Amino acid sequence: MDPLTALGKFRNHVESYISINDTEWQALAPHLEVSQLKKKKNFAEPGKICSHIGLVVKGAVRYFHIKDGEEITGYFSFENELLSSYKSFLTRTPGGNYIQALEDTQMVTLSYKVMQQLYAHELIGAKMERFGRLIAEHYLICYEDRVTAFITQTPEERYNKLLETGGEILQRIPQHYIANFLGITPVSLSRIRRRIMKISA
Amino acid sequence: MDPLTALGKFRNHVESYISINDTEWQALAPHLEVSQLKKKKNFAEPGKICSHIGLVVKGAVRYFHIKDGEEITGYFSFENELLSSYKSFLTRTPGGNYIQALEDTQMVTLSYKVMQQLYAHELIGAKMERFGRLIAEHYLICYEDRVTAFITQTPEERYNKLLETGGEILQRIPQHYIANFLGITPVSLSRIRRRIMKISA
DNA sequence: CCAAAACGTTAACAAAAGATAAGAATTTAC
DNA sequence: GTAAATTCTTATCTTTTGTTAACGTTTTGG
Repeated sequence: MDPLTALGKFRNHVESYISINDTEWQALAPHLEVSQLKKKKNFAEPGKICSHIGLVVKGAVRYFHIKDGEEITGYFSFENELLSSYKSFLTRTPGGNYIQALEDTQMVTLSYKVMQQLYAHELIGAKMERFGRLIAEHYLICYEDRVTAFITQTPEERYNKLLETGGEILQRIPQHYIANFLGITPVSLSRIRRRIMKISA
Repeated sequence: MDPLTALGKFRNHVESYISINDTEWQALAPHLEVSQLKKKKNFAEPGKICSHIGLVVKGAVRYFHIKDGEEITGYFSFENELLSSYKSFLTRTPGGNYIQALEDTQMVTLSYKVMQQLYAHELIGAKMERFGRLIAEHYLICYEDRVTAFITQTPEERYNKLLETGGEILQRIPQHYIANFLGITPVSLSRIRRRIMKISA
């Protein structure tokens, strides 16, 4: 995708939260970087500070931890979704997980430093603050829902819910990653699938 | 606690995120309400929109869902912590959980409407936006950590972690609520405790 | 002060999940 | 195009958790 189209996607994403005019966009756009991440390459790594936040404009990435030598996948970002090791990015502390491209991925990114400059920017600072707030609130709600699911639902119920609403995850993500995402092992998910098959058959 | 002291606690809380001067405080303070919530009374209920966000200045509250007639406790707020059914408050949609006072509780609260007015306020709007962003980011990180714990740790590991860092929860919360909070049943937590006792003994 | 409710532990059993390994099908990489 | 790696399923066995119920202790509420 050509960089201008990529930037256009970023603008669309911003405008899904706040309205900005062309003048404001002109103030913002020069601070954005369009970059590529080849499949299997890392956007973030444990022990390193995640210096950028970004929007996936093409491709997909996977978030995972390593525990006892095993990868445990916790999340994904697809087209038109944000990517960042949020805690590391916001607190300027080393992160605990990898973010890795599942496919060749194109992103529009912003460094922490630039983000702070934008917050302090005379023309668009206020709008950026609002955008930052709305983004954080959006992901806060996503996480709240996810914690609620862990507290109130069994793994089988979480999988059934994913079958209803999962969309892209079910289409594009290998099953053993989905298992981790649900908080169980791949073997366990395979058994859950068989149980469901038998019931609906 | 007298209302002025309660308001002072709110100001301190705001100032742990942003700095405000007396003029700005004068613009903010009149919009705040100080209120009481008797033990076992609800601050929020499922099916109702959570119209207020607040700071606990004294006491404690418990968040819980009801599933199959059983209460499942998901969270707590203590002194100097926010309380709100965040998703319901932010999206203006009916919530899914109760928020109930564990003890007689005093709060400083703000309605959604007032919150939006403050964001649009000429003098302090920008600071409130920033405050709102930082709050959301703070709780986003809390939830991110909690999801990570569900994905990467066993219930026993989560309990051991809580023993190290839990603080107030361990002192003030009945064990069967803690069990729900960890994502397990009270019976299971009791067994985990016995296992740990045997090892450390 | 007393009865009722709440709380934590334990036991017994059933259900589910984790660990490990094997095997088949598919995909990837050179 | 072929060997290697990945993916999913299945089986076996172990461990953990859920469920239900009982019991003693503590707390709560009139």
